[in-house]
Amino acid sequence: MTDNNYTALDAETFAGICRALGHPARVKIVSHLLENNVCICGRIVEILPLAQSTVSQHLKILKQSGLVTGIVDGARSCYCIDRKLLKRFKKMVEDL
Amino acid sequence: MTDNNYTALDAETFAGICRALGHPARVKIVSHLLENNVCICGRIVEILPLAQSTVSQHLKILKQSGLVTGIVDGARSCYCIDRKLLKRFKKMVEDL
DNA sequence: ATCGTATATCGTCGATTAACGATTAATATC
DNA sequence: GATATTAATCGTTAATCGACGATATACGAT
Repeated sequence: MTDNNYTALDAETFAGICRALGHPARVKIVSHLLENNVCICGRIVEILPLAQSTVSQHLKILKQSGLVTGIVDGARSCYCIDRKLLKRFKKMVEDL
Repeated sequence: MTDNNYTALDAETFAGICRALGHPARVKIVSHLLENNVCICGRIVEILPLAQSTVSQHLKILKQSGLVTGIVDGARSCYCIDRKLLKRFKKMVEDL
């Protein structure tokens, strides 16, 4: 069995990613992360017209879906896209 | 300005389609519709382990997203995918 | 006109979501 | 060590979701 990076996502994971993308704010976060590769929470708060706590919540949902990963960088939190999972997700949408 | 069928979806529409796909039952409905081109409500009820009213609700959500269209055929309701919108959605995911 | 079938809608219930402000925890800086 | 900065978590509230059974509507057949 070869590891081709394209193992089909199970329905739950797929629906989970869709649900995570099912909010305009989260779509914007993902777009921004893709454009800038990485981004700290505070910068995202600046961009969106939402309270810091709300943004933090959206980031949590995105992390739970697996699409976004976050690492702590001092007092900051640095987020970025899991490109491998995104690739699998794209493939799954393509194959719909 | 040429009509290339690939006009970008606005964030709301995109998030709306994602939200519609954000439930396993609705993913299954969409997959089934894609495989069979068209399908009446009753057949979908047979396939899913859900009450008829629940399935009808899921179909309503899919219709509201625009991804699925339904026409009345006598006493039946016949559903199918809006392939043009699906194409635009796929393109938008691809371009993520 | 009545009866059966197919589907949509209504009403309800518990669970989840989205938003916020307030608080807490962790790290820098002075 | 005190104090700011950054971000996560808590608690609350209103709204929405997901499921169901019951009911209503619409059509086809008798």
